[in-house]
Amino acid sequence: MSRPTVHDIAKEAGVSLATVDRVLNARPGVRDKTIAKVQAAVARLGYVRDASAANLARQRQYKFAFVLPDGPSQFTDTLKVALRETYASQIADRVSVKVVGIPTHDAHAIVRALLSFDPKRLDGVAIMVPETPQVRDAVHRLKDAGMAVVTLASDLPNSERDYFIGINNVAAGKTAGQLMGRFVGAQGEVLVVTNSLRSRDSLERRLGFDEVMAGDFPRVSVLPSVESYDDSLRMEEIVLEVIMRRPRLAGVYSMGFGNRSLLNALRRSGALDDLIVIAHEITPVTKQALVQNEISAVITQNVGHLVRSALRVLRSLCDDMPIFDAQERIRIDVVLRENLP
Amino acid sequence: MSRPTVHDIAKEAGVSLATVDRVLNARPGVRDKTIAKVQAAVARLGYVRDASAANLARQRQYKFAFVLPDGPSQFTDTLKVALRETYASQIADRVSVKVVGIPTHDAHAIVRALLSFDPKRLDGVAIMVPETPQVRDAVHRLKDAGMAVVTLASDLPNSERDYFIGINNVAAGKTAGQLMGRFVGAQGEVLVVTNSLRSRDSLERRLGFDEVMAGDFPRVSVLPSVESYDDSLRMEEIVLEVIMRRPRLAGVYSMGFGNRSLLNALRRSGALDDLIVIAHEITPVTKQALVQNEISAVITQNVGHLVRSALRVLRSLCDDMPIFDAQERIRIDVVLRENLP
DNA sequence: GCCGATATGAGGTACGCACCTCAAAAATAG
DNA sequence: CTATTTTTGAGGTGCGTACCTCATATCGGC
Repeated sequence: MSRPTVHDIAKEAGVSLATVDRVLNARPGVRDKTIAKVQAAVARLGYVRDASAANLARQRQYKFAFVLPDGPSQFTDTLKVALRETYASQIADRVSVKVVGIPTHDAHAIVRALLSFDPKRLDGVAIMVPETPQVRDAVHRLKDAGMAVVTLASDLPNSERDYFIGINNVAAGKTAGQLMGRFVGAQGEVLVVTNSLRSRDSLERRLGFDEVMAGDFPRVSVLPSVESYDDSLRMEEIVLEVIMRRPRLAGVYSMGFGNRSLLNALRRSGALDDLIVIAHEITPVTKQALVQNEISAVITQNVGHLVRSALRVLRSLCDDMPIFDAQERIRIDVVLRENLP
Repeated sequence: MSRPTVHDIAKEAGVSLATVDRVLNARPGVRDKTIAKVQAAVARLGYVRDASAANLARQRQYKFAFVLPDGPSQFTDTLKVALRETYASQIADRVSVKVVGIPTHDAHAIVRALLSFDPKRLDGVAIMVPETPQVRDAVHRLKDAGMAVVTLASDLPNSERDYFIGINNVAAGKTAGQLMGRFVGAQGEVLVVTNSLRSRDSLERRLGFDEVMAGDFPRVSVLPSVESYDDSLRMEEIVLEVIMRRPRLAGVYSMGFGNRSLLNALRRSGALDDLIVIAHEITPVTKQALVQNEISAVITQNVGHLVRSALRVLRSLCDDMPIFDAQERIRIDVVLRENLP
């Protein structure tokens, strides 16, 4: 016996096709009693809407945009690659995706980009942008215009975004802390570097990291964060200085971007062999450093999942369908040299 | 501009719809020159077949079976749960899945189950079975009957299976080794337990584990494997005995099933607090043990991915479509208390 | 039991593609 | 050149659903 169709439901429920259609698509003008009859028939026959036929008939074209930082970031590069790859398989699924690059540091440009979206020509956006009042306001306006908005990798709490796709950065920091504590061993000092603590991700990671270090490894002391502000020269200088001044330095935790310059500095310092380095995000740079035993562990998130999850959620939002949080929870991956993807 | 359809291709190529159809579906009776014309038009317009419409018209129904061990295994339980969850979304996608339980230790029963499949009523199978000559032979016959066959979690090399869905167990063992070595610290002894070294997974994991331990942590010595043969009493006895006799014991690596009885034994021994325990597969038991700090790390694979990947591959095999290996590569997940999913 | 309002039925078209038939055109062989 | 084979065109039908129109049936209030 093959799958039941709407016709079977109509027959089973003793109503017409039109009524079944009204019930299934939640159109008005059906008595509660009739709705119940149809739903009972659906349950009895185990009817499941044929997604292929529905999509075909519906002629739905989901139009989404991804707003990503423009700069030379390895992470966003891999994200864009994942996006392109996913797109190739999604094109058969009636979704079209546009990627919009934005200059991270120019809040006005970001807002301009967001507000340039025509709600008529776009169903939803996934954005990865720094948290500023202006951006929150722009999100508000997008929502008002009826667009679905999800934040990607970096959240905008207190904004009206519909959903956040990304890892729990506190937990990621804790994971890094646990590994750092165990890898460093008895005692020592740990340096924490990041682009900027003004970014929410870094702040949360630092929070988690500190909590675990203080709780589980009290004999390892964590130095104040060093911020590079995307300035690789500045980063190298500071790192070299710290290494010179801190003979007990046993580990370095890199919470954000700029792993390339960090590694350059460490290599030049000659102290790399004795340091436990833990970084975030698998990129060509961190991958190579893992292989060469320069980095001990990388905490990362699967950008493919990130992209697919964002697309799924955007679609659900457009269709007013429920979102299965469990499926959209992005996992915190721990990558050692041995389990490199 | 929306997506081009077959009509657009026909117009662009200057041929009829029927000819486009013949080319797209590789039907005979078209001159090479005409085929080239159509393909050029496809390339020019960027035509992509609408999978929804195609499946609808084709009236395709994929029928697959999953052959899984019957016994009370936490891992296969989670696998079955994942399968059920995925099933709900797949039924809308014209695939139906049947789960067949088999007694792991009865090779004949396994073969009987495999050979009972009617090639007319089944398009493909995903199997998770121990490696025996009889099973390999059964796979051979299934392939002869035209079925797609993929191995799940546990591979059958040298058989004619089309594809293996699972992790690289040597790499998984290496990952466990790296963590064990670093967590144990300076020196000590490590116990390795498993159900049976006759299972390929365990053998491969042990191989990887030993390689890393010998290479990177020569001062930690790894004891010979203890096999429980699914006998929890036996397992508990042996483990207790080893703990008594080996005061330098610093870690336990559990390569397979039976984590529940292992943990029971360790708890009873009172030595759990001083031991680094690393196990495989996230299950309710290992999860709880992680939370309670009894296990330090779990090496696992995402069963949801396993199932979805198997279904994707089976479909691709049935449709003679290419398989994107990168997408099907199951990652080796490292789970600490801090990054529990 | 009549009214207006609401609910339901009957039937149609369209979506993009697969697959079919039959006739006509073109290429090839003799 | 004709006879034969091969290639192409024209057109149709159906897959399961969405969405539309318009006529008819049923309901609730009086």
